[in-house]
Parts: sequence; C-alpha cells; structure tokens
Amino acid sequence: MVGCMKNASPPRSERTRQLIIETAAPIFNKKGYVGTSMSDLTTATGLTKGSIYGNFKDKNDVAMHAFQHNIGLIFDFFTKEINSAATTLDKLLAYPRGVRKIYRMVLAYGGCPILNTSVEADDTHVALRRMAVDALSRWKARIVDLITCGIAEGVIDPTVDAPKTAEILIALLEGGIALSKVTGEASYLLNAIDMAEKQVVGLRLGQ
Amino acid sequence: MVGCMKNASPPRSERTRQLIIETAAPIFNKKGYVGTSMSDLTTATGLTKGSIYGNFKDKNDVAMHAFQHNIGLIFDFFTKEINSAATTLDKLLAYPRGVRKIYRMVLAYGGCPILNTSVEADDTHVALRRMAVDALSRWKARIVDLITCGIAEGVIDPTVDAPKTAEILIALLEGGIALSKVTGEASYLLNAIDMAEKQVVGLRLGQ
DNA sequence: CGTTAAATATACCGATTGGTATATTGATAG
DNA sequence: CTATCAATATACCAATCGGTATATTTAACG
Repeated sequence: MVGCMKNASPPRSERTRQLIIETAAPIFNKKGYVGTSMSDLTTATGLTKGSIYGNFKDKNDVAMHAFQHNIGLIFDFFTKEINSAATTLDKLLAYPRGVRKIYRMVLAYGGCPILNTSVEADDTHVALRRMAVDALSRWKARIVDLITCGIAEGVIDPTVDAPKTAEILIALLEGGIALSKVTGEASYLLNAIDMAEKQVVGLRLGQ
Repeated sequence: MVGCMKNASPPRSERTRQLIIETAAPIFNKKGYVGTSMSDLTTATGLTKGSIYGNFKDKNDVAMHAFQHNIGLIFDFFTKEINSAATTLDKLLAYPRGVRKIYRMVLAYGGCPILNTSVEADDTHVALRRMAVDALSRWKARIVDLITCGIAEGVIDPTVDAPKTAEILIALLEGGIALSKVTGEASYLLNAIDMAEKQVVGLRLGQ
C-alpha cells in the first residue's frame, strides 16, 4: 500500500528522482544526450543503474526530465525578473539584463539548454528536439505579448514588428551565449546583450 | 617506390581520402563528433574500416579534416562574395546577404559547422574546439579589417567599435541559423539577417 | 608476363554502451 | 520483533564502440 504519507517529507523514491534529475541536468547540458552515458549518471549521483532504472524508464526519460528541469530554472528566473520590473519596457529589458546578471553562471553551466539541445537534437532525438522548440516558442510568445502590451499602453511604437523583434532578441542572446562559451571571451555575449538592450529601448514610441 | 606519378591524376589514396572527408563532413556536422560512429562512415562511403584507418590516424583525425573541409567551403564562398563586391560596405554586406543566398543549403547541411562544433565541443574535444575558435577569430578579424578599411576610406563612422560590431554580426547570424534549423522556421534566420544588414548599413558615415 | 608494394578488406580485440533480471537492503505496518 | 514490499544494488546481457593485426586485392613497374 502507498500508506498515509501524512503530508510529512516526500517519499524516498521522489527524493532520489529529484537527486537524479538535478545531478543529470548540468551533465546533459554540458555533454549532450549521446555524450552522456548512464555510467556518467551513476558516478555523479553515487547511485547504481538499478536505482536509476527503477525511477526512470530509460536514458531518454532521464534526459527529458533533466531538460525540463533546466528549462524550469531559466523560466523561473526570468519570470521573477519580469515580475519585479515596473514598466512594460523594463519587463522587456529584463531579458538582456537578466542574462547579463547570470551570464557567468550560465556559461559555467554549459550554456543555454535550449540552444544546446537545439544543436544536438537531430532526427534521432525527436522528443528532445520538440521540447526545445516548445521552450523557444513559449519564450518568443512572452516577448511578443510584452511588445503587444506595450503598444496597447502607448509606450511602444505600434509599427513595430513584434515577432520579428522577438526572434532577433532570441537569436542575439542565444548566439552570444554559444560564442562566449566556446571562445571563453565574455565580450561576444556582453556585446550581444548591449545590442539587444538597444533594440528594446529603440521600440519606445517617439524615439 | 612511389613512382614517377607523371603529374597525371591524383594517387588513389588521395582520392579515397577526399571521398572519406567529403562524405564524413556533412555527417559530422549533423550528428556531431560523439554521435557519429566509424560504422556511419563505412556505411556512407561504402568503404571498410581498414580503408579509413589506412588513410587516417583515428576518428579524431577524420573529424578534424572533415571540419576543415566544411570551414573551407564556407570561407571560399564568402571570399568569392566579398571579392565580387565593389565597395567596402558591400563587402561587409556580403556576410548577411551571402547567408541569405545559401541559407536553405546551410540548413539542409545541418547548420553552421562553427556553431555546431562550438556547442558540442566540451573539454574532451580540445582540438576540435580550438579549430572552431580559430575559425571564429578569423571570421571576426575579416569583419574588423573591413570596418577598419571603411573608416580609413571615410565611408564608415570612425567612432564605430569594430570588434563589437563584428561580434554582434556573428552572434546574430549564428544564432539565427541554429534557431531556424531547430524550429524549421526560416524567419528566425531571415530576421536576424535583416537586422545584421541594417546594422552594417548603420555604420555608414553621416547617416 | 610476374613481382612488388601500396591500398583495401576481413576478422577480430577489449572496453563500454543501454538495458534487464534478480538479489539484497531498508523502512514501515501490524 | 517480524513480515512485507518498495527501493536500491549486483550481476549480467547482447550490441556496438574505436581500433588493430592480418589477409587479400589492386595497380604500377621492370
């Protein structure tokens, strides 16, 4: 039986699941799906294959939960940044400024999970690829919504192409992260952030 | 003995080397280094492992030559585009416009080899990573040179930050390619190209 | 033609892969 | 304390990995 569970601490299996996910998340992000082996995960977690396969169906299952975890971290961070911004323009600026705030951590974490998964996920990783695409479209939708909101408020030029602006901002930030990661030079990302910021400020109505 | 070789057709081994490199190049670009197996290469080339290992030291050796081949294709293309441009500004515009000209081919090829290698190459692929960084720095240097040239000619605003502009252009194009590849939507790249073009035009002296 | 050496194919190696069946552990309920 | 069952560990599987030693083919030369 599952027992009463008394609302106390989470069940043991749930804690190991979380341990596995949180341990696997940065590993998958750095080494990729094919580059990460189950033994990488047993070594890092201190668990055995029996424990991992008792909590997850297979490697793909672990990878997908790890990716969801990574996406959750990012979205939670930016949600907080956006919520603590007063104006619509500041909410939009939360993206470049948020990246600037945590870019060291992001690079140490292996770069952006969305782009990393996007680049690696060929046709053999359909599920992972779709998750990356979903995360991207949610991100884009948020930016578009903010721009639309800014237009409605009369603070953003109504002739602005919101989807186009969103895609450019995402391309700038994702490209900057990847290039700074590989070169070890922060300037790629920092310059891309500056450009993104300038782009957002340029949306303002009446110059 | 190696014979006279009479300057006729290239030696047989050189032809198989080229076959292996040209066959392996798009495979490595799509599936990555760890994602590509030697049996992938034997299947695709129709050769056997004996033949491949007779012409290359190991998998790394094949991958590096394949990467160099990919980089060569790109650099040759843009060199032609730049050389056929009349003015310095048109030479700079050759980058975004060149990408627009061949973006379908690039996406079908698996995206940009530089970014793909950059994202996958962690600390276990030091040599590949360095090749990607080298390609990036050569690309950046070319853009900086063109901007410097434009300033000297008096056609580009001398207050322009050349390295910063170069890094932004690269981030835009690389980000756009990766995002369009994973989403299947060309708009990411096309919008990034538009932005890059606008950025170059904005370098002009006296608006 | 036959010789020779280079180029390719075959057959195999140990190590590691993802995955599973089973044994062992550990906490909980009675 | 004991029985129970979920949770974890152990031991093993076939398949594939990168790589090599050797056999076979191929082509140029005298």
